[in-house]
Amino acid sequence: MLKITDLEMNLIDELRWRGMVQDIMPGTEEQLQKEMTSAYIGFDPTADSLHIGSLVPILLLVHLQKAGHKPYALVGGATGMVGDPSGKSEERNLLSEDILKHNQEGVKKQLMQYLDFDTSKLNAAEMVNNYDWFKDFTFLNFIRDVGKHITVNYMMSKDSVKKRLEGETGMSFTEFTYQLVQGYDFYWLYQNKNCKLQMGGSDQWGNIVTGTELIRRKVGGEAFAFTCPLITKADGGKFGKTESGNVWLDPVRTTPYQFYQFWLNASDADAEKWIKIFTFLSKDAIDMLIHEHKMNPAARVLQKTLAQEVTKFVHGDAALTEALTTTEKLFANQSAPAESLTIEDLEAMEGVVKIDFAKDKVKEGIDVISFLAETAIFPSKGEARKTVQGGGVSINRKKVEGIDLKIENSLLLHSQYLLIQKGKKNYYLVKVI
RNA sequence: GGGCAGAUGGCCGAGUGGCUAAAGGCGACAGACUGUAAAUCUGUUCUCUCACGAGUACGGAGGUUCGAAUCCUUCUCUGCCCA
Repeated sequence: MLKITDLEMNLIDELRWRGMVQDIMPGTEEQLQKEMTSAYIGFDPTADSLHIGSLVPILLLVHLQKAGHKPYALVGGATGMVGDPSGKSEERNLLSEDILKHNQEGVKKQLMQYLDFDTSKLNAAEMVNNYDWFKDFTFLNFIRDVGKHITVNYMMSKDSVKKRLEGETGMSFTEFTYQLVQGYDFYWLYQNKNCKLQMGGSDQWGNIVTGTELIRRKVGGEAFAFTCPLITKADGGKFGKTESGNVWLDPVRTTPYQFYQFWLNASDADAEKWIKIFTFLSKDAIDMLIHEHKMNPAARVLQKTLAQEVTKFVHGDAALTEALTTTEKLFANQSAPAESLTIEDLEAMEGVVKIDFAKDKVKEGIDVISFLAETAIFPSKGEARKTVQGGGVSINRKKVEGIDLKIENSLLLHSQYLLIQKGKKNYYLVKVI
């Protein structure tokens, strides 16, 4: 494993070479040089777990803290009730209060893991919830105290608003108001926590600037901002999606093995960009890895290092080791017959989807299609049949040649297991009991 | 309040009475190639079914017709214009 950078770099320079600075407000760098600065990023509780899209803002806060500044993680209990129109082409559905509350707790718990909340430190991280200052703020007071300072003309010139006004879906007053709500967050933190900087994804730029504007007009204060580019894939696809959906930070939703696999499967172009953003490796270390990778791309050092570093950061050493072990078992000797895997090997495959199946059915023999459907590896017999006919299923590393195959005792590994592959990369371990 | 335009499969978008489970594109999944990349090529892509087939579907409801995504009525929603 490579050493973490110990270079004492200025935060913005550090983030710049990593490709993590998109827009920056004049004076931000000077402010960060001048004194310990409090900065915040908001996380909307749209689900009870964060996914890897939120990893970038988390990393921004971590970098900030490493550079000696004080991070605030804001959970959007209030903003989550409104819905951010940024980057959305359509009106969002409102979440119920119960769900929001539940989600806030989940998100909070996860954020706790990544930042240093040790209160004995001067720059200890803090968690705030904007619901706390919005819950007793009446509508009338809001439009008098906040709305009065910002013109509609100003609000309409924002990209997120403009796009929707030009588009054909329109926009509700609720979402239109969002930037004021978020803007007020910044103002509140500025006034109460001396928070002078807001960061976020580049889609947040408009909202953030409304905040600095509000601070300027209401109290003549100066606040700063910078944003990080949104993560993209070289092929234009959505970042953070796999066949099975979102990649979550919650190990129950996305196991560390699956998490590791996600990063390992990055394309060359993406790996080069992502390793700068998602790991703390130094510039020298990364340059070396990139060079090494170009010499011998087949070794995929970039992907491997990236996957290891991020998995370690998110799930810890133990989980990384398990992910590596499982990966090794499944992919290292792909040509080796499945019979060469020991019972221990099979049992130790943490993170692979494990399924129990009734012994009797195998004893009597069951056709593959029913088997694949009943184990829920495929949602229906129709799907199973289509994929099998297309050559997309292997059992014990042998391609299933036709739909007339019978699953029976003779196929079992160690008279108990079946290793099923859907496609090349999706493994399922079926245990007969 | 008045006028106009529109609503089609995950998305975009064609289709204006039977040949339409609905062209084409994108996305997604799978195969070949490879490095568990990328690019490319091939197949699949409403649901259920071993299959023959069955069911559901072109914003909602009703109607015309042997037969409707396509025609009529009405409702809902969206956009644009006028007040």
